[in-house]
Amino acid sequence: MRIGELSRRTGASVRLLRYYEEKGLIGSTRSAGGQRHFTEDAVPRVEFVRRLLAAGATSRAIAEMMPCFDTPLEENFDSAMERLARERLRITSDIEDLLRARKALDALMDTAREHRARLPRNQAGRPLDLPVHRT
Amino acid sequence: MRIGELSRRTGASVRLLRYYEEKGLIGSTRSAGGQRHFTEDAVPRVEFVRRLLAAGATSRAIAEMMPCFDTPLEENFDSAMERLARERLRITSDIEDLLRARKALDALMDTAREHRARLPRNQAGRPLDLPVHRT
DNA sequence: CTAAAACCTCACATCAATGTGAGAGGCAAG
DNA sequence: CTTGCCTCTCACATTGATGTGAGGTTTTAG
Repeated sequence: MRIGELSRRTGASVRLLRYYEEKGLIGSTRSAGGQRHFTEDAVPRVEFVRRLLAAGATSRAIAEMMPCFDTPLEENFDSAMERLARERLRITSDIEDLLRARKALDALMDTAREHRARLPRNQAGRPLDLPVHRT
Repeated sequence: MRIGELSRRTGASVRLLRYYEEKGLIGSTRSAGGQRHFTEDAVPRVEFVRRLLAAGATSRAIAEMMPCFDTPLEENFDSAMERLARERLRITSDIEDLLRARKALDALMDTAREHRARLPRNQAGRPLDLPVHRT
C-alpha cells in the first residue's frame, strides 16, 4: 500500500510516517517513481511505534529495538533485547513518578478542602460539596 | 533566603528557579537592589512543582492550580480545584498509556524469545538463557 | 492524453523545559 | 573602598515530535 492508505489505517499523518521511516522505525520499498510502498506488517508496526512514543520512548530507542522485531537473527538481537529491557525499566520508573505526582495532587486537594471547610461560608451560601473523585 | 541557597536546597538550577518564578509557579519578594528573596515555604513548593513537571504537567497547568496552594480564598479557588482534578485525570490516563506500552514490550520480548528458541544454536553455542525480568 | 489526486523533497515553524554566555550591578568581609 | 561571590536581565541555543507550505513529479481515473 502507499503512504496515504497507511496513514488512513493507522491514524498517523503522512508527515509522521515519513518521519518514522527516516528514523528507521518502519521500512518501505520504493516504486520506480520513488514512492514508498508498505506491506501489511507496517500497520501493526506503526501502532507499536506510536504506543511507545506515546509512552515517552525516544525514536532512537525504538529504532534500537527494531532488530528484535524483524530480524530474529544473531546480529543486534542481544543489544535490541537489552534496549527493550532498558525501556521497560524507564517506563516502570515513569509510572512511579506519575503515582507520586498523583499522590501529591491528592494531598493538596485534601488540605485545600480542609482549609475551605474552615472558611466562612462563600457568598453564594451554597453547601461545600466539592467533588471527590478517585480513579 | 536568596536564589542560590534555594537552588542548593532544592536541586533546581538557579536558571530554573527564575523560570519558575517568571511562570508564576513560585513567588518572591525583591530586595532594594532587585535580588529575589524566598521564604522557607519555597522549598516544599519547588519540590511540588518539580514533581508535577516530572509527571508531565505543563507549567501553565501548575500555575493555574497555585491559587489552591496559597490562597484558600474564594477567587480562583474553584477553578484551581478544577484544574487540579483535570491534571489528576491526565496523569491517570498517562499511567494507562504506560501500562499498555509496557504490555506491548512484554509481548514483543516474549515472541522474540520464542523466535530465538526455534533458531539454530548461536555461534558461541551457549545456552539460550535470556534474562526475564518483571517488575 | 489530460486533469486530478497522491506523492516527493526541502526547509522552516512550534512548544516547553532547560542550558549558556555576556555584560552589569549588589552585597558582605577584609 | 575593594575584592570576590552572588545575582540581575537579555537573549540566543537545544532537543524531539510534529505541523505547514512551496514547488515539482508520479500515478490513476476518465
